Amino acid sequence: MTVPADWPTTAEAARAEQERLRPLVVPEGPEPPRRPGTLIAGVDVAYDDERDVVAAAAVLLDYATLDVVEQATAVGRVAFPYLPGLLAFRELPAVLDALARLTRTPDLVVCDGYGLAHPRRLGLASHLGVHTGLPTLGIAKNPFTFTHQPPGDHRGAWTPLLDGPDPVGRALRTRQGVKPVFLSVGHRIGLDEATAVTLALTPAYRLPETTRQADSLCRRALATTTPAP
DNA sequence: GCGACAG
DNA sequence: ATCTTGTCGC
Repeated sequence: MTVPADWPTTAEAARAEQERLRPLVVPEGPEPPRRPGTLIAGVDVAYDDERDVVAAAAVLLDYATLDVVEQATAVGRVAFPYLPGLLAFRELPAVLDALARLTRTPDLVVCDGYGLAHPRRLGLASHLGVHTGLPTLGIAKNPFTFTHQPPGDHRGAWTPLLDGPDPVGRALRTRQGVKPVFLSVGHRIGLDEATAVTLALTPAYRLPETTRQADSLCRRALATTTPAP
């Protein structure tokens, strides 16, 4: 894994970079990418802060069957500390490397975290979208600093995720009686489409198959990694 | 000033 | 994210 030479080192530089990237995000998109053969990518990252090692995984799923059709990983050094609001600077170098190792281009990339739902409207999924030019979507497990009313108990029920008065995403119930997931648009996709995709990716579990597969893969990659000589 | 805070 | 065993329930 190679961290770009100009990658931000400080929180101040990272925030400045976000200001530069924000106008480039396209938080809406055309209709569903549901033609036969549509490929959905899932990405995730695991850490071993003791050894300063990071492992990223990118998996490609067939949107119709949810079968994994390709996998790739990337291992390297941690590029940035975890700071709420700056997660992208920690995860992106490894994620971009893993994605680049796929032989096919996904129609959509699903991230573990947020997109528009971000203090400065530029979460991990937004960054990834701008860097790759691909449609991206963020699906998080926690409401972060945002508020919401509990959605109805049935699968498919949702309520707005709010940053003060601003709707920034949705709390979506993917399994009846189970805590919702929190989604927001990244790049080149709209919220309704993001909701439909999320439901399509959760036929059996609360979390989408993309993140389940990517999570499993990056953990295996991290466990398998031997300290560099 | 202090605590909260995606992963 | 990560540290971590058993345990309640379908």
